Amino acid sequence: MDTAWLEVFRAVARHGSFTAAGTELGFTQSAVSRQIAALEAEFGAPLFDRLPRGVRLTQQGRRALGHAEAALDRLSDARRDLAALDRLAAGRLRLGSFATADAALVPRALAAFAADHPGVHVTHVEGYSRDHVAALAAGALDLAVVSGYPEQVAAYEAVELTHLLDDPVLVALPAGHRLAGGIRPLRLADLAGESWVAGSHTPEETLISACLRQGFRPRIAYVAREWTAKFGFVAAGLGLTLVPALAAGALPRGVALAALHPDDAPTRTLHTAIPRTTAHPPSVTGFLPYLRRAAGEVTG
Amino acid sequence: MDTAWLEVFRAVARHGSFTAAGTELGFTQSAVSRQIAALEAEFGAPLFDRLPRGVRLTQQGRRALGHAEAALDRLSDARRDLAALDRLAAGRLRLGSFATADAALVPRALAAFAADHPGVHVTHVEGYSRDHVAALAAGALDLAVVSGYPEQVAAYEAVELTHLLDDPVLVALPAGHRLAGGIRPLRLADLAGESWVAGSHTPEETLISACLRQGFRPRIAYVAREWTAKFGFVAAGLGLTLVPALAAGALPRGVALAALHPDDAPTRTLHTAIPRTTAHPPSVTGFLPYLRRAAGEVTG
DNA sequence: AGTGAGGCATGCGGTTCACGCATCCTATGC
DNA sequence: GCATAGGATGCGTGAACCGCATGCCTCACT
Repeated sequence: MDTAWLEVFRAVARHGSFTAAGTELGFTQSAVSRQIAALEAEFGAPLFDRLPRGVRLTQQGRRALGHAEAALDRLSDARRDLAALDRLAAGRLRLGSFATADAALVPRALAAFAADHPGVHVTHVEGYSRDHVAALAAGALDLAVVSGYPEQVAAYEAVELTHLLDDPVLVALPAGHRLAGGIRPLRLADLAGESWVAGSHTPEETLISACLRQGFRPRIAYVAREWTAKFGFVAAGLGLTLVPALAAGALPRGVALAALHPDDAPTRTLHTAIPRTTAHPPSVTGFLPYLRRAAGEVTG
Repeated sequence: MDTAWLEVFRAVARHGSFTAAGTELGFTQSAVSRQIAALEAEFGAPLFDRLPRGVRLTQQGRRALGHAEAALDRLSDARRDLAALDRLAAGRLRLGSFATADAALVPRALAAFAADHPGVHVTHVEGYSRDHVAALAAGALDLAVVSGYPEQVAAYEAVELTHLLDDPVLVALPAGHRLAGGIRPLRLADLAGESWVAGSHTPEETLISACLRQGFRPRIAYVAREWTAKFGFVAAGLGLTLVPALAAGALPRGVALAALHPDDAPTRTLHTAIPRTTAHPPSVTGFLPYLRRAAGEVTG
């Protein structure tokens, strides 16, 4: 059964005439006659009484018409719903990102997106980039913001990556420190004698491992997990720490930042990641510009 | 858009595979692939992600599926509804008949029909046969029980008539009357000197006009409209009256009936009448046997 | 790492089907 | 009585759909 038949049915019922319905829909009277005949065969009942002038719904036709119109309405509802997805007036966005991206970048993008497209239902999961890549491949996420050093990023083959921004490593040091306020990037080697604040006593697991690559073992005087805590130690003049630029958004008084020479610490890169093979919902393509804009604001 | 596409859509969503859906519905995988592609073009959105093994609904596909299933449900509802009409589990019957038929024939048929088919909504209009014939032609009635003498019946060209029964005219006379209880049919001429009970003082308008055709002007002593009233006068021995057999169902004590010679009063015939050109709802064809059965009971 | 299998996409040929055109039939109304 | 309106239908054509065969990709197993 062709849905065009149902539209013809509706038009004939409205006009009470095959000819008029055909004119409205761009069919000949002949085509309308045959489509109605086909529909009557399909339903196994006459839908119209053929009168000398025009036609009139039979009892069966009146019953069938209600259902036919409801079915057509449902199909146009479907079209409207899909159009709403395209307009971002509805839909779903399952977003994943890692902790540092959630310091400013992702919330900022989400806030702007949600303000512009309140109909889209956004869910967000914070986690490790590697897990998110797997979730994308499994269809559990629509989009993720991932990060990594070049060799890690290269391993994310299951997803399609688009570069978002670079996230250089900065040195956080007490505002009164002798190296604070300098213009030239610092070399790690110049900081060999300093005390350090790190996330772990073993530098291998942290950003501070960059010091090892520069040939000295940093003296880790204080261990703290959260950035606010680390900044507290630094502000008190107790040590230095390394911090990704993205995490350095809300810097407390008493802490200064200094750039690091590019050779001393590899710059981590951020990317948007989407499943490689599957179609992307409109919410994904719609959200990407917001992410890019937020990236510009955060780095600018 | 073919509704078969929607069924394929539903089957694919259920199986997660074009091949499996095709097997279920008797299509090849190739046909399924193309039907889904056609549906995706129709909706302007991808409905399935193509995975290495099988397919999975996209966000748009999940939305569209609900509507597609609802539309299909509505169409099968239509089929079920029309089948219910055929089974007389639902529907409408607009019946017309004349007063004498409502004395026993029509109520009896209606009662039996309503008991067997409580789902059919029956409406009934009492009125003149000529008006009912017009109502049938105008589509305001589905079925009528009409009556008339041969020349009247011949004028009912707008409808299709089926003979139901004959309704001969009887003479109602007091139980103690000299002619009561006879075996041979009476001749009207034998009653020339009697007093009569009629519906009007002018015999031309009533059954009594048969007397005029037999060459005498009856003496109308009492006028009464209702049959019960007429029977009252007859039972009291005040006169005779002519009565159609159908109206003589509940005869009070004191009144006797006598057959009339066929030549003296033309026998009125009863017919079912349906519109000539239009299709008849199942309720009409379903009701006819009940009418015929009631006719057999009333006359037998 | 190679190979086989599962699964969707697609070119090709044949058949069906739905359309428009023209015509016929019926009933109406002047 | 004839013109008109409106639905039904035979005929020819073109589009669309189907099945078959094949191609391509991914995964699993050896």
